Amino acid sequence: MAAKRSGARSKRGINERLQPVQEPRSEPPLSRERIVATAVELLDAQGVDGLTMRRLADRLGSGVMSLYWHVDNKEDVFDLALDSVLEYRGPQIVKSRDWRGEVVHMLEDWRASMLRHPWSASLLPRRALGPNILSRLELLSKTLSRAGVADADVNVAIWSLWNYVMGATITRASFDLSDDDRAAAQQRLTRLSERYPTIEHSRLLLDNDWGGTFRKGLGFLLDGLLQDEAER
Amino acid sequence: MAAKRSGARSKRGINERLQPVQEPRSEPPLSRERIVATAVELLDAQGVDGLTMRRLADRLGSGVMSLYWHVDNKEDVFDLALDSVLEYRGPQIVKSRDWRGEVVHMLEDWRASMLRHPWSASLLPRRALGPNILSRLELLSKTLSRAGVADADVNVAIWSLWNYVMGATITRASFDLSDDDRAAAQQRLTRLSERYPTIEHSRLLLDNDWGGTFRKGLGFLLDGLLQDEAER
DNA sequence: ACCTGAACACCGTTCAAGT
DNA sequence: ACCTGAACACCGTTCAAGT
Repeated sequence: MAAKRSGARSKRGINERLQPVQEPRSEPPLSRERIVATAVELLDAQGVDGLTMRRLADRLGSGVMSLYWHVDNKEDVFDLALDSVLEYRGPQIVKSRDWRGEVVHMLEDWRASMLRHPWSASLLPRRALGPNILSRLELLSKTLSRAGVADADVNVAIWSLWNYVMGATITRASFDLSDDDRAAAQQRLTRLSERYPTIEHSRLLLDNDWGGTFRKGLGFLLDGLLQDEAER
Repeated sequence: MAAKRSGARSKRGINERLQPVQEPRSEPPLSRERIVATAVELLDAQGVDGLTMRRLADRLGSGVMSLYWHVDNKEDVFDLALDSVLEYRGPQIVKSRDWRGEVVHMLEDWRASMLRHPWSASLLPRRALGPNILSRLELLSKTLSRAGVADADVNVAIWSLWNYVMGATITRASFDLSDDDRAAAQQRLTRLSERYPTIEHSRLLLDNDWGGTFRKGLGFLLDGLLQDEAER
């Protein structure tokens, strides 16, 4: 970790008049925050393969190697960008007793956060879990516990929900990136309709009510989790 | 696509005696099959980042650019390697009426196939769907249909199961790769136990009965799907 | 039909050096 | 404390050429 929050911005109001044309062009000093924010911009614009230390430095108006003062390496940039995008802004304490509604809300928010940055979903499973991710897990865990899910089952429930949300979001994000590919795939499928009659007929690959499918499937999963608890 | 199946191997028996020492050292000619098989070896050994056109050519004893005669580009190699690893060897026709058992078996086999090649799971969602993948989807779809799942619900069911299996397998594969990281993560978590008391207490990150967790979660999901069908 | 080496435009990161 | 350029050991792929 490096020092954060230089006080640079605080005197901006004073000398605004003295360097009116030049000042806005000169870059603020490098900082962890600026690097991470710019990395997110770059990832949003160009995808995972588009993030390059050189390009990142370019956008920041600095030399490449300057980044390494604030950041360990490229992996580190990924970890930081990912966690920064997963900050949870919802209520940190669950007051209502509608545990199911709370869980659905948390998971839909999670999915939405990741879809706002389509590179994030596929990155998440292989990166270290940052504080924002842990907070989400903590809140989910707490909600399930308070709802009366047995201690022995909480972990299974969390992992099941995690798996479902990750799978759904990763799938959604990657199918979304390539509309042409999807059309091409369905065409190929239609050409081979004798080999894959069922999925050709159900138009599996053309189904694009992603939100609805996500919600319904999550409903099934929660039905299963809830039913199990009710039975004992 | 390039030509396949050169007849090279058929005359091997005849001249085995004439070049006994040299022959086994000389490489067989390049072919799509050899390239794909070697790519899988390389991926198994070195992971996704370890697959390099140059390294692949090295292993094959050829020049780098020779690969490009048989294969479009690196993306193509990924697609082919992935699909080759997902061939389904189980029965192609479902005879038993235990649809739930069949579905569980197909999905556990799918998971096992991917875990045998840990790079495959994280690759699958963003790659084109090859014939072996489509076959698995077709069979799954057929089984759900025969089991009486309404046409309107089959796609939701398939995607839910797909999402769950992908999420579970990707998570498992990536957590497995970094045992040190997992220990470090739990340590960091313990240090921060006031901030994340619930997941620290449940030892979420240390739970490593992956198979059992997968099976239980899948059970919950199928409970949900089955219950819904029984109700209408 | 199949294979090749040179060359191009890139990468991430080390290192020794600047202020 | 913070930033830098040169250099190293890599990449994927184009191209013109060989057999």
